[in-house]
Amino acid sequence: MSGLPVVLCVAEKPSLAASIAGFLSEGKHRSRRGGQEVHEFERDFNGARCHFKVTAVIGHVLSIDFPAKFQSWDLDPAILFDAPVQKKEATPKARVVEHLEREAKGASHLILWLDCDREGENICFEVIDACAPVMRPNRGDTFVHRAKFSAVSKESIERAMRTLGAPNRAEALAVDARQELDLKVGVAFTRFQTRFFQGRYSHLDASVISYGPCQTPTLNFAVQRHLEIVSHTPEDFWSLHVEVRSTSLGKTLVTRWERERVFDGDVGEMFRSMVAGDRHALVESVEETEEFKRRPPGLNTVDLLKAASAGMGMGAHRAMQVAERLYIQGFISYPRTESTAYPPGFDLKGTLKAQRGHPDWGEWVEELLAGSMTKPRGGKDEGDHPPITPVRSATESAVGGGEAWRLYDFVARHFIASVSPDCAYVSRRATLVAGGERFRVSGQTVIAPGWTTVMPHRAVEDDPLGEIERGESLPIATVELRQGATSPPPYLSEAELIGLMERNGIGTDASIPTHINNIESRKYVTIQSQGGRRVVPTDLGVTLVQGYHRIDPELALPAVRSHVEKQLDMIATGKADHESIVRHTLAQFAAKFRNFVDQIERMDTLFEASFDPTCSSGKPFSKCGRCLRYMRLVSTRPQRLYCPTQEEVLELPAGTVKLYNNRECQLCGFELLLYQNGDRTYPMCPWCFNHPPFVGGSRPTKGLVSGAPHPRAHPIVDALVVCPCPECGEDDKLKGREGGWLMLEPVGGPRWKFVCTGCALVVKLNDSVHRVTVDKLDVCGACGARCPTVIYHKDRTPLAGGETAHVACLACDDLLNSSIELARGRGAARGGGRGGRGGRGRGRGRKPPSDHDQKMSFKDF
DNA sequence: GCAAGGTC
Repeated sequence: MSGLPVVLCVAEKPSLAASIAGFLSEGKHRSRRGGQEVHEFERDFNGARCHFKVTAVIGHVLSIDFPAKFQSWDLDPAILFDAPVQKKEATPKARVVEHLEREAKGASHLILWLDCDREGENICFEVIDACAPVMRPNRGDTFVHRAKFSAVSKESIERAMRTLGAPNRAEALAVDARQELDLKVGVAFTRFQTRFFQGRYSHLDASVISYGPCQTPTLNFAVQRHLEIVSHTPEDFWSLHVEVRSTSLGKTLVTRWERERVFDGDVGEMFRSMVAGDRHALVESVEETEEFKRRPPGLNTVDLLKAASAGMGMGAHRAMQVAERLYIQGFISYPRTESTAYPPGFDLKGTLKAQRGHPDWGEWVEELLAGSMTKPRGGKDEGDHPPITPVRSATESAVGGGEAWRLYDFVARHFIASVSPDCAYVSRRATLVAGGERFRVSGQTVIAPGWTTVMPHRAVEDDPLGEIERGESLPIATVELRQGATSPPPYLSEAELIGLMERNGIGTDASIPTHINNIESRKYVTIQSQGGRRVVPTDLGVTLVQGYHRIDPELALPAVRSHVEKQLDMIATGKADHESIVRHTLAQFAAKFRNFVDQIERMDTLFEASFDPTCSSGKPFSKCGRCLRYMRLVSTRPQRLYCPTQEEVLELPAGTVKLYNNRECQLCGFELLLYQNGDRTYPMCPWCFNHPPFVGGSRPTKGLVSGAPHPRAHPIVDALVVCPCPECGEDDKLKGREGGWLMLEPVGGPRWKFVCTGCALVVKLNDSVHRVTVDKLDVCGACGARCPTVIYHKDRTPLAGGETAHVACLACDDLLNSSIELARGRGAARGGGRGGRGGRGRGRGRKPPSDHDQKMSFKDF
């Protein structure tokens, strides 16, 4: 090390760190990788020579969540509003905190180069929290500095260095507040809705029925359009179609009726006969004006996404992925920006020069460079990133063709268009009179196509009206009264939806695609790839939104977001303190939540109208312990039992569930089932599985249950248990948990086996065994385990004298051990399991049984 | 299994 004081600079993303280092060092930095890339150089700071290190985080360092004890879906979601929240590393894999600590160690100064928006301000404090404790600033020094930059340019970065300030705590706190509100509101409503509706309706195949302050209003837009469409009643209308002949032009002109249309057929007919009574139309006036079609301003994210969706058939989410890749590969500039105005000092000419010689638009670029290049028009500079531009010239094959090319092609053409002259044309319009009615004809002549040269799909059509004089009389060729009917608007296009979200402040440029993707993947809408990506809500989507409108419309309206934003603005501007705003707003949402829970039936009745209640589907299966009637097995996932009389839904673990010979649970009287997991079968009580009678008992879990559905304490398990599992029994006991037990598999022969309640261990008995039973009273004198009674086949018995009955300990008896094989069963250690007990056989210094069946005895353990 | 916001 140089021994100079160290100045650590931290940017929001690696690419920005590289740019900043380049500007501050005039390109003379060295780069090394250590977690994230670090760029180093020497430079004066505060009047002293310093060693600069410039590195980056990857967006937020931390994210917010509930502590572990609030993660259970069995809790009443209402308590979440008062629950504590904690910050933890957002992407633990990236080890950003560790990286920051290492680079900050001993540093004298920290300069924060996070993006200059609220989120960036919040990340500042995340970075400070990681760095400050390990830094070694000079006594009395202000050592944390905030760099404020409005563009990634040398000027702006140098200016930021000269005007360093302090990070804005108020803005950061506003973000903390948003995070807490979004988390609590979103998770509380989502858990409640999901638990309430899940299992109630058979064709409702949704694993999660989510609510969110952005996703739900997004869905609302799509549903409102749907309602407009379905409530539309067509109305008949009539319109006059008149064509006149222009002798001077030698062609027929199609006119437009000034009234456009009337909604009464008799009136339409009256107009028709009036016009038809005239043989000529008189040219009342002719107007000619020069018009301009303005060049587009710079391209921001939202406009790029709209164009991709509407013009390229590429979804917003997909477009963002493709743009991201083009950016990483250096073809286009940073694709996440709100700005449509180029910042002062932006190198427009250099950017344009890079496109010189391009086979598709190089010629036009030359023309611009030769003098016709025009200053970009208007737009807004949000101070985040410049508009999206091409960075270097590339051909279709260079960017990899397909979607990447279509996007690059658009970005390049859009940029070139933004510095091209406007398109100029002459518009000529004439008004004709016939039968007292006015009709119009128009045409236009392009003078200079300007920017539309590179964006031909937006060109003005060259369609001259030709010579037509005021006072001229044109013969009428045809007069027709056409009948039509009003039609509903089409479904919302994704591009329109993006526009609505932007205008209503739902999401950000970076998150809008995620929200749209969200409502699609949750099956609230489908997006039709044919016909311009129309967003069509599903029954589920419509039902949810209608439900919110019945109970509390605000839940689905964009106002939810803007109300919260207003509260946050108060924090950000220091007009109110974080604490009280959060408390106040949470109280409002908690009240909304209680009201929602109270009135959920109003949404439920809507669900009933669209979905089959579970009670009307499924086949009669096993007996309910309370009404003694048959419950129905609903096999659409998630698999469950439904008792029509008790209106109770009992969840079942994923896997095969069978009947267990009419046996009943001693605890609750429900008919017992067999639960098959891979090649192991366990007894199961559907009631006890959902309402565990013991502390630490099983809970319904999604997916596979990795061991037995019940602990040993349940009588149906206890009756079959013989000894602790040699694989997981003892170990877990040492950890203070109930270990696994070997139990006789309840399905019987001819392939008798013992299975572990906790892991995948299977103890198979060979084919000399005819029958096995377990009796609580037969206890091994040596180890205290229960001794199963094994009955051998007469002709295959290993017992002396042809004896067939053998009561012996599975753990201690050598003879019995000669008739077994240990194996690890299939289908274990998947799906999370319960308490992490399943299939933990590895890495403990003993040789575990292999996946293949293998002769091995208990002595091997 | 849950939100929304950064960014890869």
